Amino acid sequence: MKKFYITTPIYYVNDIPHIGHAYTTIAADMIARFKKLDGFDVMFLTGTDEHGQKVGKSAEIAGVDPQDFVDKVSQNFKDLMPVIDAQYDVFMRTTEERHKTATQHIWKVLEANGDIYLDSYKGWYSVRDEAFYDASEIVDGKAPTGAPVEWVEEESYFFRLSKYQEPLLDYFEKNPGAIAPEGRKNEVLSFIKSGLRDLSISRTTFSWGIPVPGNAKHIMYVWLDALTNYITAAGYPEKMNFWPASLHLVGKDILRFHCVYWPAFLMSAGLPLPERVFAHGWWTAEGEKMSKSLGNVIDPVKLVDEFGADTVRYFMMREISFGNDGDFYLDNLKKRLDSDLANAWGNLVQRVLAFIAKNLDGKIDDIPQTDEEILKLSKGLINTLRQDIDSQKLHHYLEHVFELIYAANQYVDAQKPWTLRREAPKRMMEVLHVLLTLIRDIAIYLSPILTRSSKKVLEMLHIQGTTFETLQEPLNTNMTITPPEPLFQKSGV
RNA sequence: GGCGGAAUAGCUCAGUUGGUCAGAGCAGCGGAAUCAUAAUCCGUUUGUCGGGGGUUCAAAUCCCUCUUCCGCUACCA
Repeated sequence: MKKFYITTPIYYVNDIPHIGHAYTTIAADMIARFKKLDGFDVMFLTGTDEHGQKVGKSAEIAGVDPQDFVDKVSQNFKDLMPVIDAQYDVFMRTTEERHKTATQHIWKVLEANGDIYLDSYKGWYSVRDEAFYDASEIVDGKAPTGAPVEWVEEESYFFRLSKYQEPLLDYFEKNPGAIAPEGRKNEVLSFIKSGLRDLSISRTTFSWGIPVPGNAKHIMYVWLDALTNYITAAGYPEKMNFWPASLHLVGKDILRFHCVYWPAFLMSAGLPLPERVFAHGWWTAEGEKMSKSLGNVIDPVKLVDEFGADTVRYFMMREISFGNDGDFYLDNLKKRLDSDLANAWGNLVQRVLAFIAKNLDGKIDDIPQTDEEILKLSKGLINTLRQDIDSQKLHHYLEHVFELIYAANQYVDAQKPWTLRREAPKRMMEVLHVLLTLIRDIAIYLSPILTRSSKKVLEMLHIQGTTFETLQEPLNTNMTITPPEPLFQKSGV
């Protein structure tokens, strides 16, 4: 069985779950569900990143033990998953013992390969900005932000990132699909070409992290720790079942860590590189940047409470080109709900099932279907959808499914089963048979994103345990359609 | 500053390698139908494809330039 390993980033627990986390997770979930339906052996990984100075400090401020602190905040992220109906296979936490083992192991491998050395990190540091500045950035003894800086020297382990500049460029040239979208790849390449410096990969100023093997005074750099989770979950350092990853889904802000540092670490460790890293964009809210101070941060839990997981999932995947930034307008979500979900799709199901339930006691005959054209359209759609998923054109995926929905509504209007009922009952049966088949197919196509309502539709047709293979099977007509309930409640905007 | 990207109908945006590419959805308007959550279907208006210049038989699509906006330009994650 072909394997497919997809990941979200592990979410930094110092944040509360917001719409951005939900977005990445929903996208990954949609792809993972599609691949499962398509017969792949899938592992969908998500989790939490729990080490680092900020987390340590937050625990201190809260006056609790760091481990107790992260247990609690990690749970916030885990709790989000069922809310947005994300069906992960593994929820990885970087404070798990197996992860410490894996991370310390990879450290030793990098060290054994001569890529780690002890030196000292020197630079101008601003406590206020929590950042180092290059000498060239210092103006009149101050940071570009105007903050005071001080000269700091700290003992640190370094990773020979500079050694991997050419190998990385080579690799990305030979694997043009390894970073997407194209624009993001260019950013990465220009970053690498501008020259890679060795990377400081340990800290001594705080202790909440994984100790460096053989020198417990040092804590590992959080990104080395965090990135390693992708192989921990796959079984590292034991034999790995799901490596390399098929797809790392990331936000555009953490591209460099995934496309420069991570591949370099893997090269050094002698491990294969992930097949593809895809960076998506960010949401703004009603035209403005989301921020705590503006108070316009969108809470996914509240959103789902009001509109349901299906609508939220659909909206986020449909509204913007995956990879671009997008604006979150609540009015647009309502329009999508009303015009796409309720009017086009929900009403298609409603008008057909209600007709059968009302006029035919819910029974249809198994009449051979001669309307090849529209059925072919439906069967052939799977190929288009595979391409959409593999290129992460998730918005196209939904557009393509809706084209079939529109075609099905056109078919209803053109065939007029309500007229056929009086004039050609046999033909009416055939048309209804075609329509139920189309509805089944569409529900299957939508099931990676409209997880709940698709299931409801399939239940109305008395179909269980579908995969994409079901599409090729004839519809079972030996059943009774009961009077349907509307699939979606309109917002009425 | 350097590198890169974007500017297309009222709104949100599609437009691979230059030749039905001037499009879709939503909104608007007109009509049909009445199975259905007044849900559907058909038809239809608006565009100097950011400005200017160039290459070409042919450019939204390539080149130059200008304007505006955005991203990246390493050690918080």
